[in-house]
Amino acid sequence: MPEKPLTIKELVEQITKGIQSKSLIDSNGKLPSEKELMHSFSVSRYAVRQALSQLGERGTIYQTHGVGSFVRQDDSLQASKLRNNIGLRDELLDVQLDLETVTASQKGLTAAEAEFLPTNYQLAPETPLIEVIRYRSLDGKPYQVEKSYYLKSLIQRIPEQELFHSIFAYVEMSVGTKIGFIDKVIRCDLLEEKQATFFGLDSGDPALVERDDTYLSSGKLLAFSKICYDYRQAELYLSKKIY
Amino acid sequence: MPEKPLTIKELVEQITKGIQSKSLIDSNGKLPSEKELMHSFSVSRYAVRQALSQLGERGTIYQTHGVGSFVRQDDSLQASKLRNNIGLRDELLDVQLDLETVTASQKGLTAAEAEFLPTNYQLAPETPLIEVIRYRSLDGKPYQVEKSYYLKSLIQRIPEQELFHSIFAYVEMSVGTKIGFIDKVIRCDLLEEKQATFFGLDSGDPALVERDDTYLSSGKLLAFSKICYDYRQAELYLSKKIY
DNA sequence: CAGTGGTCTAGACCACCTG
DNA sequence: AGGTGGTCTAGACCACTGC
Repeated sequence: MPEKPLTIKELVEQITKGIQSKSLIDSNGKLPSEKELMHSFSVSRYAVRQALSQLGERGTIYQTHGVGSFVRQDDSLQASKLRNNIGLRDELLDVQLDLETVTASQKGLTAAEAEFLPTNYQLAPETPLIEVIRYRSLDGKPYQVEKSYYLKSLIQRIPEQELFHSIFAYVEMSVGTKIGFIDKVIRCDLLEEKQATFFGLDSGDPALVERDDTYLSSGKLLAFSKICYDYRQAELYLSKKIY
Repeated sequence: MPEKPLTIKELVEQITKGIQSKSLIDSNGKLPSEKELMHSFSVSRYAVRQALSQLGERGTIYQTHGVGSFVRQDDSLQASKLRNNIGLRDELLDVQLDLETVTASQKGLTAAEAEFLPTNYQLAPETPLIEVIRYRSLDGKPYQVEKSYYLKSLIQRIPEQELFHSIFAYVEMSVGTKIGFIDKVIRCDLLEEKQATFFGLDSGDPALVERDDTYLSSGKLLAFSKICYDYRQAELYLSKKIY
């Protein structure tokens, strides 16, 4: 009885599991060759290469021409880091985080009343938005303050309980479209009063600030946000492949 | 007489040029379909998709299923930003930067004497390194202080004049291997005396700090560095595709 | 419905590294 | 020389979007 072939997404999951359980790698962190992966998962080389390419973009593995595919990073060192604060889907599952929303509130307003606007996108002043403010702790310690604006044209209201979970996951389900890409601008700034007291710091102390613009895969802007981190705890980690 | 077909890399360049000159896009920023690109560049669909995929990773374009490929971002807004401080190859050419090295020095030492070590890599204490310190200005204003350690096993010495240009480009040429990926850790810290005076700030003021570990495409560690930015000027921009 | 991008197959040849 | 990943071809069918 022929099995239904794995999709590329499932293949990525399978390989990731095999890496985590070390069942797929040898003692040097070497993965099987593409040919072997084709046969053991019963997929085409195209599927294998797409999957390995995605794992490469994530920084999970790298491939060396004429040699093979290798796993990167010692998990022991990575475990304590915020590997990629995307906050959605599989990537967050790699590292178990205890990111808890302590306080959350929402209200409606227009773009003209927003504290900031998208970095790279023209928005009419009368555009209706939902403003969400969340105070969040990591492992019980105050960690970030997030202010986000969602386009009301895409999401009319956010159920209260969802404010304490992944809003993106809720929106993806609700509008039936996946998130396609996120533009990030990272800078360093001075803390304001409110955030400072939450972190137990003084206003004027440094803060790591991240501005995100989140787009659906259709190219439509979904939300834009500003996340302010306790600079003593926050480290943004990313891996970049060079072509 | 048949032309030699374009490589994927050349195709990426051609499409990028066509986008910049606006000769390849319509008034809505829409690119030709993959089929049309195949014919106009005389390449296979595979090559077209690889090229568009790389442009997608860079955040230059996005593709929407059933609709088409579109260019992202208004150049006008991007021009003033540090789009991606990779410091090598084509990406830096997108944005014209006047990043000038003001002071540079190098000396040899061992890993045990280094101020910091790679984030994600075990290095024997006796490993010989070259330490490079550079003070750099952007458009004439003090902008960053960089301290880098290069593995002496890969690069014996760096000619003085190269210190004022792209060291990575020199190393790539010298060892004949390309850079494969860079791990980055970004955080916010307090300025030390030396950097502070260069920026015209006080010690204890905030600083945006970037730790880079640079690997060759063979997976070998090439260098690790710490870049300290004037927080009033620096913004790190990145675009992240979600799968 | 037609046209788009997304997935997939089954090959082929090339470029690179190691023994 | 043999095995690896990198490039490439020429198809096929599916899934999605828009009219």
